[in-house]
Amino acid sequence: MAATSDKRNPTAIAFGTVLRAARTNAGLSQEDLGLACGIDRTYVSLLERGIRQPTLTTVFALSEHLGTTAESLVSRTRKELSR
Amino acid sequence: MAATSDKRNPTAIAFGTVLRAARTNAGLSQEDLGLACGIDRTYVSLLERGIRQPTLTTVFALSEHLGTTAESLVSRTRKELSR
DNA sequence: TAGAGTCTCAGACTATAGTCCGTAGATCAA
DNA sequence: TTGATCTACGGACTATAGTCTGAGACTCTA
Repeated sequence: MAATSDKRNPTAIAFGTVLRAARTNAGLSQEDLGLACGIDRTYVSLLERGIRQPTLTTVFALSEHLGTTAESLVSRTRKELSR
Repeated sequence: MAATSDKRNPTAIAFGTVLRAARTNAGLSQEDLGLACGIDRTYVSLLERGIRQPTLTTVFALSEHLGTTAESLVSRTRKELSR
């Protein structure tokens, strides 16, 4: 076994994948991004690992500092979700 | 005074406006929408009044039953936010 | 090696997302 | 009127969004 008791939300996992890709693409560390957005460095890590899911305001804040839009992140998340 | 101590989040207020418009446009009651999405009827009311803001999964659930996409709701929210 | 930079992870915490139950006001039709 | 439908709103609750501190593992470079 090993993957049998994953309580993570599929949407959170998909968003995490998208977030990590966008962040590394922007050449930022988790701490850089957190500082820029005013969110905690450890929370960025939780989001990327799909352990937490963001609220709308967090999505807006992140997108702004990743050189993209909230709707783009959401759209990519939806595509990631349907893989 | 009157509007001096509004603790509501601007993003939540904008999303609420967009949600209400989308819901009435779809011809659904708050209870209809809540039942369809598996979220509480009173919570739909809180969202529309901008007292609460949704998480990503809630945005996805709502959009699915409003005949639109999550990114469309988010995009409309961003436009509403910049009015 | 040692040190800097990055990330993971754990615990303990506060604020709020989301549920559930019930009440009251407004509107509209029978 | 009555009653059906819709919405606002209250309190009390559980789960989780988001913070803070600090430690440990990894990689790279001097």
